[in-house]
Amino acid sequence: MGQTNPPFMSGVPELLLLQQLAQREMYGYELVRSIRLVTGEAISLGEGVIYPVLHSLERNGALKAKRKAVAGRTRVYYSLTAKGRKRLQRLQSEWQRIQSGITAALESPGHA
Amino acid sequence: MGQTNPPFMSGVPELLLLQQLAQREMYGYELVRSIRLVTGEAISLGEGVIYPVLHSLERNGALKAKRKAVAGRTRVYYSLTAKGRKRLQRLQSEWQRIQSGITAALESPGHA
DNA sequence: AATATATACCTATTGGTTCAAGGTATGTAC
DNA sequence: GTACATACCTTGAACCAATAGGTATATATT
Repeated sequence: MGQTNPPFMSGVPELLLLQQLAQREMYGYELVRSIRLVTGEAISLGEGVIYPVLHSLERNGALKAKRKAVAGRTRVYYSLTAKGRKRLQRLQSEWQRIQSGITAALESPGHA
Repeated sequence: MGQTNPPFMSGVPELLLLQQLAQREMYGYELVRSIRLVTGEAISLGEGVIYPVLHSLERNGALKAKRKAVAGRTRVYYSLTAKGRKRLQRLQSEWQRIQSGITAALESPGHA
């Protein structure tokens, strides 16, 4: 009954995160800075967003985690699985779709 | 205290709506179809989204409403005020900013 | 004449995402 | 030894949008 679809623009944090991990394995704290960087400060996702997404993606089998001790500190490195790569592709094309839709709407005849 | 910023991608429904009304005055039910059309079906906002946004924008002075009776039925036509046009511009550049940020992240070195 | 569908307005409730804030712990710089 | 950066994590609230419902009139269908 009360079954609600996710808002049409959700999943962008997940998209950015997967995209970063597609480049190379990274750990959570690193992702926070990395995403802020590659988006040119346009998007800044806090740890409160990153960590839960990482955990849920791992539970889902889209990511695999690997603990590494570096300088006496523990880091959890994440990398994509095959499932994760597929998920990234799906999110990419979804984003492409809505991004194009909005662009079309903004360009329409508004420039007159 | 518990002051939370709006989610970074919100306000897109409002943006699309204002953009449509910048072309010509329209009524709510019309906007629902119009937005679905101009976005190439990519985005479909229901009446439950449109009407509340219209009302809040009117309360805010960004829109002005005008009732018209057409074929025995009442329509409420909305058009932009100066404040609404300013708001549209702000939302446009905000969108541009995050859109560019995401594009940059997706293009970054991912093409290797 | 009755029923269904499209127009046209509206609201309340849910539900999912994100945000801010805090909480722990170790290493390094002053 | 105090402060700051690193590195992990969770809880709570806030917010937006999606579904679903609710009213009413006109038109098309049977």
